Amino acid sequence: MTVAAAREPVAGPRRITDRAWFDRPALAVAQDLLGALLVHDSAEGRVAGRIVEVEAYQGPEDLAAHSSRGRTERNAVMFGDPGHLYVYLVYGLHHCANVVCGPGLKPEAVLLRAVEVIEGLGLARARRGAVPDERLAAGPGNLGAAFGFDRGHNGLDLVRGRAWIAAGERSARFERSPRVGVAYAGEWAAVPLRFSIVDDPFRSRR
DNA sequence: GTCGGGATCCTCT
DNA sequence: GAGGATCCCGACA
Repeated sequence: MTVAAAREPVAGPRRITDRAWFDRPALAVAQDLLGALLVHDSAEGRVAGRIVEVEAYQGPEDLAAHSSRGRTERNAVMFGDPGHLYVYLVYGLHHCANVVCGPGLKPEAVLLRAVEVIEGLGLARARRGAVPDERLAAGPGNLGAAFGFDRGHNGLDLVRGRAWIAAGERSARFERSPRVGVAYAGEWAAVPLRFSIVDDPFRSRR
């Protein structure tokens, strides 16, 4: 896929309707999400884009994962069926969106960290204010704002709901690095579970 | 009921 | 590079 083709408006993207696609370990889902399309249809319109950066959170043993401290009211969605959206508020300001995966009911998830917005640019710009397009959805908080996600979207079904994933052409060139902001997680903080497309200008900073 | 801290981001120095 | 914004969650008393 050329860069020019990647920036064409989304014309009939094929939604992932097979829940088994999500019913896999976060490690596998995270890599397949790179290059895939994230779409959110709201009353205001559609925003869609190509996923360029994610982080995998691996079930209850991963001390960086919310599920590591057991099921709570906040993280209950992580313990439910794969293929749902887990949205939570961080630092009292930003909404982070995760794709709940499996296998089975294993509470794993993939944090969506950066997207290249390719449809609904006007709406995304209106939600984000005056920032360069490269930063519209760079970073999980910015991504949540650009796509209009808030806690009302927590638990949304990606297979049947108004937000969904369309499989894209998986990038052959991606890199792994440690996750951001999880220094409290001991040895898990150093595990390279962050995946991003090499040299993509739409990735988050750092 | 109280309190500490957080899967962030932006501005200012 | 440092610090502030802002509020929900969860632990603990």
